[in-house]
Parts: sequence; structure tokens; C-alpha cells
Amino acid sequence: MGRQPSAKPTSFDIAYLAGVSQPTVSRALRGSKSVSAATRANIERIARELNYTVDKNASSLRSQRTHTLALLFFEDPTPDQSMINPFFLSMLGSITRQCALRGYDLLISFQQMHNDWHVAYQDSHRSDGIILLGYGDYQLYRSKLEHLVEMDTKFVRWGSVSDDSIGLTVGSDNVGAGVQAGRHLIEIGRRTIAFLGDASDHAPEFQDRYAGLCRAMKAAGLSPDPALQRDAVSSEESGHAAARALLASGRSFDAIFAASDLIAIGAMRALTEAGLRLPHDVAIIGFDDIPAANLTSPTLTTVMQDMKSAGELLVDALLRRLDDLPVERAVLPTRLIKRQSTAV
Amino acid sequence: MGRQPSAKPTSFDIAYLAGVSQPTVSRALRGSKSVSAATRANIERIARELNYTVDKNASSLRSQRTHTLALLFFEDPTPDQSMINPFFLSMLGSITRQCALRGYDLLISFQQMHNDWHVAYQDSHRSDGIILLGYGDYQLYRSKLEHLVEMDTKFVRWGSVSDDSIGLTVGSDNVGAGVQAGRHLIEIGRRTIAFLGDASDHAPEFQDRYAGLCRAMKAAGLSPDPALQRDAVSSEESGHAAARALLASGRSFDAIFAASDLIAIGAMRALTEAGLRLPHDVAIIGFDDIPAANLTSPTLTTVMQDMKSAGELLVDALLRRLDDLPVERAVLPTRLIKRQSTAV
DNA sequence: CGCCATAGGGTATACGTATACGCATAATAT
DNA sequence: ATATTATGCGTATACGTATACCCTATGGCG
Repeated sequence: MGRQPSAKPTSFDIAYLAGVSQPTVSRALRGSKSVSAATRANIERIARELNYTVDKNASSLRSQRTHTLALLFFEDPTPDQSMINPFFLSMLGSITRQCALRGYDLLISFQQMHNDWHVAYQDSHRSDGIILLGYGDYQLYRSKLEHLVEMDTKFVRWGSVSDDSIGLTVGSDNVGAGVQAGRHLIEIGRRTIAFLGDASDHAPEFQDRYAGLCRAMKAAGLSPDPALQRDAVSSEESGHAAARALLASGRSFDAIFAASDLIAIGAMRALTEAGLRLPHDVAIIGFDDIPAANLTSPTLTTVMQDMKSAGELLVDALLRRLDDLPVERAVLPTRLIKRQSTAV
Repeated sequence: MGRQPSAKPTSFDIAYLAGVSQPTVSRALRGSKSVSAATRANIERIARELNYTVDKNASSLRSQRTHTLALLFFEDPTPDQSMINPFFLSMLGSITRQCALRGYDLLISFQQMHNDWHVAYQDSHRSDGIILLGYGDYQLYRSKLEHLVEMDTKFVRWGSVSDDSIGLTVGSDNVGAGVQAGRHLIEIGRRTIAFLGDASDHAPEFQDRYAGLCRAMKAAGLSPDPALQRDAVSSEESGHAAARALLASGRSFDAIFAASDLIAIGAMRALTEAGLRLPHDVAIIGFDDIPAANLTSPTLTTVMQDMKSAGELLVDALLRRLDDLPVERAVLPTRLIKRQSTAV
């Protein structure tokens, strides 16, 4: 009696029942060592019995820490109906899991490269830090990243890891992956390898993959032909168009390294439509290992990124930043998944 | 001078600059009509100049509303490495967008059918309401849903919409979709139609789809053969196994209606391995229209759910519940996407 | 010309927690 | 024995906002 069960219990209720003061309850539950073991045990028991949970808002307001991370997802410029890049979706799972493990909530938001997102989450105390995800034109938000750094906003970014990249970055070893792909194609006897994907500094990750390919070719005594590089963004349509343009140019080639699986899938369609046999006439390698890569015919050889580690590393790095611990950029190794599209 | 620009401005700062009291600032910015137009304009201008944003925690603490929704995602029982059902992922985009539009933040969390999630978000004032997403064994969390209802937790659920469903539910017209699929198969001349998918009340959505198929068959004077229904959960492996079992049973059939695209894709593999020609020997229809459905060979006829509307409706319904407005269950129409797997 | 409704905004306070500080008691040092 | 320190906890208060309540000046009305 006495306690009305519907009202949410507060730390005062616990304190009353435990015969201590409210701050002691707070200390006990937060793990402060200046509270005796007996008192703590008693408080914890009562808290459990009352189904007490700390009020997140009050706690955050007082401590100025939200224990929440914000995931800002930048969509591809192409606004085709919510067809999100499958690659990022699988990273999402890994990130949420890692957040839960570390006791953080995850706030998620899709962004259209808009204007004011950089203030929205930090200044209103919604989150302690920000994870930035998404392909897209790097130059377009370069200035915003600089602004974030300037404001000392805590954030971490997935992308190309290089010396001039802005802020804390975690990413795959894109150059290494390009080398892997190039080497494999050369091993199966291909000599003229085309690259589909933007190779400008608007898309540093694609650029790196292309650089890796070129390095592998040069190491094998081959000289990359710039005419065999065609711009493409990460979509099937774009890949299709790029491959068609390549075919139309009349240049001959016996292999394609596509900067993403979506591009590769579009390219495969173009090649098949042109009557070419895969992989006999043209071998092809994609990037990302999306689920669909195993469903095409021929199934698609591709580069798999370690998304599980990626999510963990991103969260880890951000949390270290929040604690002002030293943290370095991280580069993740990739793995080549060999399938039919490069099976000679 | 005077203002230090790094400290985040509060409503007191605005009040000081505007020559009014802090509550007036709060009223002005929240749109209370008991503040004159001139005062409001002035306050809004100053707020903009200072880049002021309302502190989310303080606001939530005082008003007891967080303006945040929680999305709880229940994973399939199969814990295969983070291969999330693509269908839900595309709904995610629609939900986040709708939340943003309505001025709500979205908290996301993956759950393993665990025990205490029902208290975690409501009682700690992290969110105003909960969206529940995910296939899985309905009976398993039935009691928890009942608990939610009992606690008067505000939530909305995606799933089978029926009279005895617990809580507020939004879902596709699964029965209608089953009828659509069955009718189409009958139109192209098929008479013995198999169903792959759990038809028990552990999976009400699949059950509904099967019921629709049966209804279409009966309407055409055919009698559904219970032996042609095989249980399967939504995964490729499960579909593959179910189809193999069906083949092994020796029963003949000329069409399959699969409860999901993943099941259908697994089944197609089994049929192809058995030397059957698709769709000549067996026509097949899936469900969900995942991106991969357009990449199989033959491409897969399937039922498309209106995910865009789904997300909007879920958010809408939940927000109406929060305001104690009347809200009804919603049933969304589906669309049959005809592809090669049923092209005669 | 007095009465009341209304607009516009100030005063005081509550939301629930975390932390700086102080004050006992007990344990150790001198 | 007194001086010192550590332990365990209470007191007071701040975090930034929203809201109940109160007050004043005006205008309308009779």
C-alpha cells in the first residue's frame, strides 16, 4: 500500500524506500564507489522491484550527455524511390548492434545534403556525436565537414581514408581492394581492363579503387588506358549507360572492374544485350557483395567489405573521441569473393 | 563583445536581448497565441541570429513529451549474419522520412525477441511511442504485446490486420494479395498450385496469403490440396528446403505461390536443380518485390507492397494515438508485378 | 462612468537527475 | 592522546524549458 503502481517511480521513491537521500540513489545506480556495498545492493533491489528506469531526459539535461549517437545518412543524388544502397543497410545492423552493446541509443536520419543538419543534432543536445554515412559528391559537403571540425563537433565518417580527408574517417582499403581485383583479372589472363565509376575527387572511394587497379596493371607491365575508364554513380542505370558508352566507343576490352555491384549489374545487362558472353568475352568484378550479386547470371565476382567490423569501428572511434581518447583513422581489409563472372 | 559565441544560447539569452522574460520566449517560439505578433517576430529574429535551438532534454523533461518515436525491429529467428529482410529495410526509409516530416526523431533498435524491451523505451522517457516491425513467430511475443496494451503503452505494429490482432495494426491486404496471385496463376492455366510458407497462426501474414490463394482457387472451382502447402520461414535456405521436400513428395504441381521472395528464390533454385523449366513446367510467384526479384532468371513475378504508404500510415496512426485521436486499423492494397516466372 | 472581458506578458515553480560541497563517523597515523 | 585521512552520505543547487497562475492596461459595454 502507499505506492501507486501506475506512476513511474523516481529516484526519490527509491530513496524513500531505502531510507537514504536521492543523490545516494543516483550514486548507487551510476556505480559511484563512494557508496557502501550494502546500501548499493539494497537500492538496486528496490529499483528492480519498482521497475525503475532512469529518466533519460533529466539525466541528459543534468549531465549534458545524452548517451545517444546520431546516424546521418546521405542519400545518393539520384532520388529514385527509396532504393537505398544495400551496402549501407547492412552496415546499419552492425552499427545499431554495437551501439546497443555500448549502452548508446541510436538516432537515425536520412538527409538530402541539406543545409542545416550540422547544427540540428549537436546544438539541441539530441546526441553526443554523429556518424556520417553515404556516398555522394564529396566536394558538395566538404565545406560542411570543415564547418563541423571548426565547431568541434564530434563525428566520424565512413569513406575514403587519406591524409587530406576531413575529420575522423573509417573506411575500407579501397586501393588495396583495387589491387586485389586487378591482380585477379590479370591472373585469369585479361589484359585490357576497363573501369566503371567516377574517378575524380568527387568520389574519393571510387578514385582509390581505380588507383588500385592501375597499380596492379602497372605491376604486371600493363598500361591502363584512360579511355577505358567511364564515369558512373552507384546505380544500375548508370552502370548500364556507362557500359553502353564504352561499347559504343569501339575500344576493345576483356574485363571490367566496376566500382560497385549496382554498376556491375547494370553493365552486365548492357554486355549481354550486346551479345557478349560472360565471362568468356568479358570478365567482370563488382564491389560491395550485395545479396543480389549471388543471384545474377553469371554470379558476380565482387569485393566484400567487412561491414561488421566497420560498424564496430565507427562506433568505437566515435566513443573514443567523445572521451577525448587518442584515436586513429582505421583502414579495413577487404576480401575478394570469386564467382562465375571471372571463372575462366 | 558581451556574448561569448561558443556557449550555446538559451532561452534566457534570447529573453535578455529581446527585453522580455524567458517564458515569453518559450511561448513565442512554441506558437502560443498569447504573444503579440511584433514580439514574436523580434524573438524569432534574435533566435535565428544566435542559432538558437531548443534544448531537447530540457523541453522533454518539462513537457513530458520527447517528440521521438522508437522503431523496434524484431529479427527473424534465424540469426544469419545481419542479413536483414530487404523488405523492412525499404520501409525504414519511408518511416524515417515521415518522422522527419512530422517533426519527430526516430530512435532505432534491433531486438532479439528479448525480454525487457517493452519497458526500456516508454518508461525511461526516450520516446513517445513505439513502432514494432518484423516477421517472426507471432505467438512468441503475443504475451508481450498484451502486456504493452495493458500498460497503455502507445504503439503501432506492422502485420496481419485481423479482428483479434493485438493493439493497433497496419498491414497489407494479405488475403487480397493471395487472391490476386491465385487468380493470375489460374488465368495462365495452372490448376495445381502449391504454397510455400508457414500457414499456422504463428505467422498470420503467411496464413492470410494462403487463405487468399485458397479462396481464388475455390472461386475457380479448384480445390486446394493441403499436401501442396509446405512450411517455410522467410529465407532462401528455407524456401530451397521446402521446395525440395515438395518435389520429393512426388506430388505434381504446375505453380508455386511463395510467401516471400526469399522463399521463392530458394524454391527456384531447387526447381532448376531438379531439371524443371521455369515457368514452363512450374510458374512461380513471390511476395515483397525485393530488388533481387528483378535479377533472377527468369525474373520473378511478385506481389508488391506499398511500402511508402506503409511507413506513412504507421507514423500517422501512431501520432494520432499519441493525441488520443480516433484511429482505425489500416489495410493497404497490394499490386501484382508480372514478370517472366509467370509468362506463358 | 463603473464593470468586466481580453490581450499580453511577468512570477514562480516543477520536471528528475547529477554533482559540488560539507559534515559526520571511523580508521589510521603521529 | 591528538591530528590526519578516508569513507559514506546528506544538503543544496543547477541543468533549460514549459506551464499554472497572477497582474496590468486597455477597450467595450451598460
